[in-house]
Amino acid sequence: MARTNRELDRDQKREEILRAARELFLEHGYEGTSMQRLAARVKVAPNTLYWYFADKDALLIGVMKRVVQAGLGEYERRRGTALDAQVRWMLGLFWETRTLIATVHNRAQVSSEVRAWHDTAHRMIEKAIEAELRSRGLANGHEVAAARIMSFIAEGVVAHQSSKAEQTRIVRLLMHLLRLDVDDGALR
Amino acid sequence: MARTNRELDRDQKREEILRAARELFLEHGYEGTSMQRLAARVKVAPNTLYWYFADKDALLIGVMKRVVQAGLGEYERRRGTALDAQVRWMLGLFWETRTLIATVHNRAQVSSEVRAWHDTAHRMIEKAIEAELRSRGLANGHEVAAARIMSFIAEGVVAHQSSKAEQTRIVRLLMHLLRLDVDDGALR
DNA sequence: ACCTGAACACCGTTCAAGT
DNA sequence: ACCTGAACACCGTTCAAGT
Repeated sequence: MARTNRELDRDQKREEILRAARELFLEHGYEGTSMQRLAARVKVAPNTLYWYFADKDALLIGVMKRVVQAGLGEYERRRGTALDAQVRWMLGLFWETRTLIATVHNRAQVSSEVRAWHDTAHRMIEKAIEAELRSRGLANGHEVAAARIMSFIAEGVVAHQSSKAEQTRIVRLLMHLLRLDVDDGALR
Repeated sequence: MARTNRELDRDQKREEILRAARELFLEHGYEGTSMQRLAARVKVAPNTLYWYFADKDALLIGVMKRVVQAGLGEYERRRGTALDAQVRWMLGLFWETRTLIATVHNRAQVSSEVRAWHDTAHRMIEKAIEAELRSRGLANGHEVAAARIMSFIAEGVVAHQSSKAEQTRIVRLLMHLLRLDVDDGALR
């Protein structure tokens, strides 16, 4: 549908704010980034941010949407890569945004908007994992639970700052359990 | 060693504060409990709390220490219970304190004291799971990774508010994977 | 050693006023 | 519709002063 210049301007400004928020959230954390500071970065008065976003949580959701979208896009482009590379890439992605993941879990306790977004995002990510498992020949009727388990493990691994070595051990055991036989060398 | 009355008094007061903090944290959350409010509950001035605890994070650690201690104590008393009952009990315990678990993960990003306590507690809990796995005949050399995986899944299950039905599905699949054969009825 | 009243330096958010 | 300066109602924490 046709959008007016007004709407385009507004979208551009929103994007500019989200870009700055993403940077600051990743560098100083959500709680370490005051609306004051964000406003200064975008060169507006603090209260102007509220013209574009309902509250700070809406800003968090906006940032996370972009992060997850970018991740799923990159995943599409990597279709068909070797399993071990794929797992390592996913863990790396979670790792980069681990502080934001912890923040989302924390805010989801308080904000129903954050919780709603979190649940939807989880569903999308798990669907992708399920499809991946099926295409790899693990269609044994447990894909849904398996995908959820894998997402929990991925979150656990990054939340607990497991070392590379430990990540390898955990992933290898999981692969073994899922009978996705992978040669030890590939994951080391 | 002998403790003076002074020290006993001090310990009692500390316990009283921790008891109140535990109640308030569980009811209104960590961020939803101001030092002001806690002080009012204990009937002291807000700044008095700082005579007993370095900061709010120290209060969180104090509360969590009691929670984990109580949990491990209860676990000792339940030694030898059926596996499915044990798993369900553990998930229930995590469930009751899920908001505090999310808070610890969030604060661990910022406070090195919280992070240090968190790591120690995880180690203790995982040691218990490892011992349990061994006593159940899963000493295949992967107990350490398996215990860590189980703790991640437990955290994931409660953090994501999985339904009872889903918990059952996940636990059953995990048990199956670990070849800890358990009859389907027991977990339903 | 223990406790307090008052203040400090923030915080997210709102409001009345401008264009 | 968009933006602002100023204020509001908090927050965790500190400080000087009391006993």
